[in-house]
Amino acid sequence: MEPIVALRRISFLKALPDPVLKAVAGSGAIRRLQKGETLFLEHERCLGLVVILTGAVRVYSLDRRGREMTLDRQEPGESVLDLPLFDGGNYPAGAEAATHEVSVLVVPRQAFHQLMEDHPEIAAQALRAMATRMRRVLKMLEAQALHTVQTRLAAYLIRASAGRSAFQLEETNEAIGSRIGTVREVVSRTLRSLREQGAIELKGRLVAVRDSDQLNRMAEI
Amino acid sequence: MEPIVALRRISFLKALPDPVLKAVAGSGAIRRLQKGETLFLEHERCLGLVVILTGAVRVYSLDRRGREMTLDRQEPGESVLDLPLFDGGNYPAGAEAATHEVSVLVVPRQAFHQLMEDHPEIAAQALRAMATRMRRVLKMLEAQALHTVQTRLAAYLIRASAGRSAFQLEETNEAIGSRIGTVREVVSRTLRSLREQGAIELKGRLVAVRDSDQLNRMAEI
DNA sequence: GCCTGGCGATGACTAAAGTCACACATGGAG
DNA sequence: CTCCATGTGTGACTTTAGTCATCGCCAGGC
Repeated sequence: MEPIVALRRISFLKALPDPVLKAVAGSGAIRRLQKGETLFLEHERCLGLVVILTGAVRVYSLDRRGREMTLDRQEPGESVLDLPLFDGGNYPAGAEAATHEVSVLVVPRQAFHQLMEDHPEIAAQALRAMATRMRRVLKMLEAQALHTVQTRLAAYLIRASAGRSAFQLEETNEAIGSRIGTVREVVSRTLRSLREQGAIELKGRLVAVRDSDQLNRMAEI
Repeated sequence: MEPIVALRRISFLKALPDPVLKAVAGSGAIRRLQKGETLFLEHERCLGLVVILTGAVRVYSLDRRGREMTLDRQEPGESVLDLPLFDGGNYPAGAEAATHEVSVLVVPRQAFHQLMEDHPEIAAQALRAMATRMRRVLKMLEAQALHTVQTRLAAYLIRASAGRSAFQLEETNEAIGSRIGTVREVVSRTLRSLREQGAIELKGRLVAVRDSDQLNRMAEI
């Protein structure tokens, strides 16, 4: 994706006129990463505005003992963990390339802050985006604190299905576990249990929703 | 606390001139609640800007089976779950009076949005506040997903101690459990276990930090 | 064609947390 | 003073989740 196209998809920048976006793109540098390569670590100083051009980036929280949880995943046209841009702190989590051939546009902090000063309407848009993201994180917290693995996995499957009645699991069990706060073995077992209860059918990585009411009930939606 | 004083303590309003704040206070209504009374429920339409004048309010997430988790607690001079003001959605969680004699100032949505239009600098300040709150919620999520009850309780005690070497537990075990995502029995047992491991001393509700290094290590800070 | 590494499945076991039941303390309200 | 509501402590047990160890499959690289 071209830098200018990516910038036009950022919710809090899309309203800006093209020449301005062009200037922003020009003030940024492009960085390429291989799969698994670190974009930044927790506690590091904010790089600036990071926008995905190609590939995907995974934001994760790392535990002392090595377990980790995936907090978010960004695709082309999305910005990566931009919260430190707005409160001046360091990164609250790490990020790494989730696919091969990741490229990101990095607009330095200075340039971004200048942009915000010149265009105060950015703040209102960014606020809206941040509020929406906060809703997602609150839901994750609620699920983690109050729901079982089965419930969280059912909710994951519903999201992954995107309304289709059958679909491929795009992530490995390891990755799914990291998203819903458990480990690969438990994902494997819980998928089987969902099948045994008649909520889904499984053929390798292909999931067919057999009883979507039941799945919804399990997900506590 | 007087409405005007409370408003002056809201991070994204404090920069506004006094006459403006006075007008805002005038456009709001005061609502009083008894302990346990509901201020609003999840999914309800946003009341407007809610600012605590006296007492405290607890924001909580409720599970189908009745278990709940405390997400946040606001004291006088703080606003309550103001995120729907910024993205136009409904409440993502409920809130209730956490003490006797709670009074809040409710500034209608309309009036608040007018205020934001008239004073665009509010958005940037609110954005900063929201980013900071997001950090807290991310930490809670990380703790819930990756840390044990012992670790979360140790972290709770460190926060509650506020640097003092001995302090009273202000909340019941039930309330502590709700904050760290567990139940009262487990809080009770885990407190005992912390004592047995020599990290703290316990005399009723009085906690003395005996080995703060150990407590810090337990809290994974 | 055959290694090899990554991934999935699964049994066996352990650990952590939640539930249930009940006893005990304490501090108002009447 | 007594009663009752509220809160704490704890044993016994169940459930849920995590860990460890294997095994088998399959696709890509040599």
